[in-house]
Amino acid sequence: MINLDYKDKRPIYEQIIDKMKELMVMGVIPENAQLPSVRSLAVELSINPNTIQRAYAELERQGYIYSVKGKGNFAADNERLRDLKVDEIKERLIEILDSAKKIGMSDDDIMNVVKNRR
Amino acid sequence: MINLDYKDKRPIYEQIIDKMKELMVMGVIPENAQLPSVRSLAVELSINPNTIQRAYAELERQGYIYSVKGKGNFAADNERLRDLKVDEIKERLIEILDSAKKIGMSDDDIMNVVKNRR
DNA sequence: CTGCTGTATTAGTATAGTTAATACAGCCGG
DNA sequence: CCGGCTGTATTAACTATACTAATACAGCAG
Repeated sequence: MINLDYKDKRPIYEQIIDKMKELMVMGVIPENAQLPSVRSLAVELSINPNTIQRAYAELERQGYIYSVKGKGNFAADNERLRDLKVDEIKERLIEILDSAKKIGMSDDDIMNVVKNRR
Repeated sequence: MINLDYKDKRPIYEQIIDKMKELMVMGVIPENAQLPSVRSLAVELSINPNTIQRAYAELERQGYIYSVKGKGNFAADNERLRDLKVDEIKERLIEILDSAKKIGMSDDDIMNVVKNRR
């Protein structure tokens, strides 16, 4: 379900966070479905349970999942998931637009990248 | 010339790299002008000269500056600087467009963010 | 020659990521 | 009710990276 990339310099827990977000937003993990337990995922990935817990705690903080003690961690509603992810992307996009504006890249320059890519 | 942000979790040398790029691309440091020396900038920022050197080494590796032993570090040509920076921004932009595509954000969604922001 | 420049090396410190071990509490099926 | 699953918390230790520190060497210019 998840593949870690040890060449990546980003922390493992961040990789897990991003991958889980993707799996949920893509619908691979349906809304309100149970995520792998902290311990089982730790075994599967051959890493420490604490690292998984850290990732899950952050996912809950951001609203992507909800935790029920004694039962497990569950994906939020579809609508919620999508809204959160769209907002994230918009934020990143705006950051870049600011950088572009700063060095005087024209709207056309930006639009062309968008159009040619899609 | 440069302000460090110790609240920022990014390494100091990265902040210096970005700030220097900006100063050069914006023309605050004109093409072929000499950058502050490793030692003087270290004193000015109250950090270790090694950290400056690391930033400068990376800037040279990326083509933003060129170093002359015994003389100093100098900004690359304007055209070069701009091309490098534009490529950087395009790359980041493409990454985001991929993320957006992955979750099925429409072209219009993207375009609207671009238009409303500028 | 003196004083600036860049460059390199080696060692030490501090912090963040990660592991490890353990404990406690809630849910559920037999 | 009990055993085994779940999440959550705590404390200690290890490791890698960022950063500091001290020092040395080499080139350029007045």
